[in-house]
Amino acid sequence: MDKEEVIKILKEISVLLELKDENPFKIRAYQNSARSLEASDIDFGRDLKIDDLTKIKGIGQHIAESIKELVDTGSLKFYEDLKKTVPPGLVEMLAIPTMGPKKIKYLFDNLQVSNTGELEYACIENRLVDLPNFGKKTQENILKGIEVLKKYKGRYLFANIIEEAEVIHNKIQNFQYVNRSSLAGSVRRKKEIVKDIDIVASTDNPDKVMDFFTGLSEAEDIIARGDTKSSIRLKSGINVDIRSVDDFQYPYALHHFTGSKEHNTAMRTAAKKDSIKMNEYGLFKNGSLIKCSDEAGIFNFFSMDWIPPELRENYGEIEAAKNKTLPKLIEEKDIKGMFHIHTTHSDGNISIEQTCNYLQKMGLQYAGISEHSRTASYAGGLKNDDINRYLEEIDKLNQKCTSFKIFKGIESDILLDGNLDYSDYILSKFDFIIAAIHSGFNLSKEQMTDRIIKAIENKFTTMLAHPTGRLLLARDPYRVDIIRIINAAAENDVDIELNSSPFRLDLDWRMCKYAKEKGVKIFINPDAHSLKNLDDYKFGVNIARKGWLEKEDVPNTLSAKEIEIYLKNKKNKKTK
DNA sequence: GCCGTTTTCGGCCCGACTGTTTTCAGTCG
Repeated sequence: MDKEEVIKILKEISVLLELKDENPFKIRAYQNSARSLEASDIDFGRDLKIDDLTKIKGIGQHIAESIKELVDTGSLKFYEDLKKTVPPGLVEMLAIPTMGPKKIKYLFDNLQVSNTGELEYACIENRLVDLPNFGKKTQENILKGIEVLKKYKGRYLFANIIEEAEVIHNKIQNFQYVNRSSLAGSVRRKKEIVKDIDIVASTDNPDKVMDFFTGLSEAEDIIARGDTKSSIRLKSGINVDIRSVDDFQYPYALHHFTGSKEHNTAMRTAAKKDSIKMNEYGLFKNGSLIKCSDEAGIFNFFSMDWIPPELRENYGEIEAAKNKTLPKLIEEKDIKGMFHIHTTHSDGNISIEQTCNYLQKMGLQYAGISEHSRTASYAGGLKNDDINRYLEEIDKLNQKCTSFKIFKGIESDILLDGNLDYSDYILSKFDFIIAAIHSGFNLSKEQMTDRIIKAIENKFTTMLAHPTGRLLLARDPYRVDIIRIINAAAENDVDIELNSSPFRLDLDWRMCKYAKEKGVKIFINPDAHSLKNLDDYKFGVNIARKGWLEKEDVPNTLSAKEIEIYLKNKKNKKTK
């Protein structure tokens, strides 16, 4: 058994123990051990020693033995026995917002509610209202939570499916009877959430391609098997659809199945004005095909520049392509450094030095470290007394290494009244300040907007973090007037982050274009808590591209020297 | 269950928020 699986099981044990209302410190011990293991570089190869495991802080004798048992035998008796005592439906219920282990256990013990369906029914029957510590409001909130869960079912985070999508597409691409092929649909458009994976392939032998596709080892289930169109379901639950066409039809089919529906409709409407019929099989004038050898040929026929798939959302791209005013979209290689990184000073699991080494290896020039602030005590936020030690470490590292620059930052919580949670004196010590909401999500839209604008007006604020607080497929954005926020950012020379965590991708791409028009700069930030998170900037770049952003709109495409001046100027201008 | 030590026990992060209460329980981050 490999390290990832062991970590997963340790986490699962902690969840099961929670549902059994075990000693909270024992539960935390399992959580901590999983986390320590994630952070450590211990080799699970051959000859894993218990002594090596117990050297890791957070792993003691007992858990070390459990890990050893898992690695050596592939299973753990304690875990297997534990699983038998907790119905799987209880674990599933943890996904419902407002439902935690205590409520789940109480309802199981007293109402024999053992899964989400039974819970929903019990709520509808009003069986929760009279239980101690429950009531009308609690019951309503549970029902609402179940609704949210249902709403998001069958939708997947781009980041969670892209690797699998590419693996399957590569197999298709390399299949001997396939000429040209591509991922299409929302995956090709780099949408943050997708419902399925679309593939378009050209072939002289569709039958062979359909057989090959439905016979893929990744196929958990065959949903449909037709002459030119088939569909399979993967283990993750997501469907993959394939469409095969003749090679001369490939450009039209690729365009058609890339979409979006809105983009296609607008394209067809424009075509119809010129008496052209447009569908997945071609462009037709008076019934005869207008030949295009690739997608660019189609756009060219309409005197348009080729539109990158990310822009095909009918957000003005067709007009811009006609006017030759499409943006030159930002690319991954344009990124020169990263901000919004957490390290072991707060809740990250990497040291500042590790982070910088990693980024330097990626070819980047600088890092902006930003720990949580004192209000975020759950995340080990820095108390006033911690700050000098943190800043001194960065100074030392900067002295030691002159080829890589570290900027000193803090992710300062925006309090309920809109103030940041440090004094001006402390805030002035940093190179940059990221203002962020981490609590008090339930204000009215006006209160929340006013609160954030007050933080934007703070002379020390450099940029606003994750402006809507959404967690994709899990938590709706808080109520906030994002237009007013962007306007306030423009007026106060405050930048906005595009948080690149695949769970956030916040600022939303639909708003990036507006921010750009207002002259607001957008930082592409990983919000990293581990080395792996640092790679998430790629998802941010995808979304920035969807939001029409160019290199010039993103400050962290500047060189180390340039960004140093950029930050200094901003600070001096605002705090003078 | 882990850790550290005044070493075989005692402490382990906690504040905001909601909804339930009338001082507290549970969730969230």
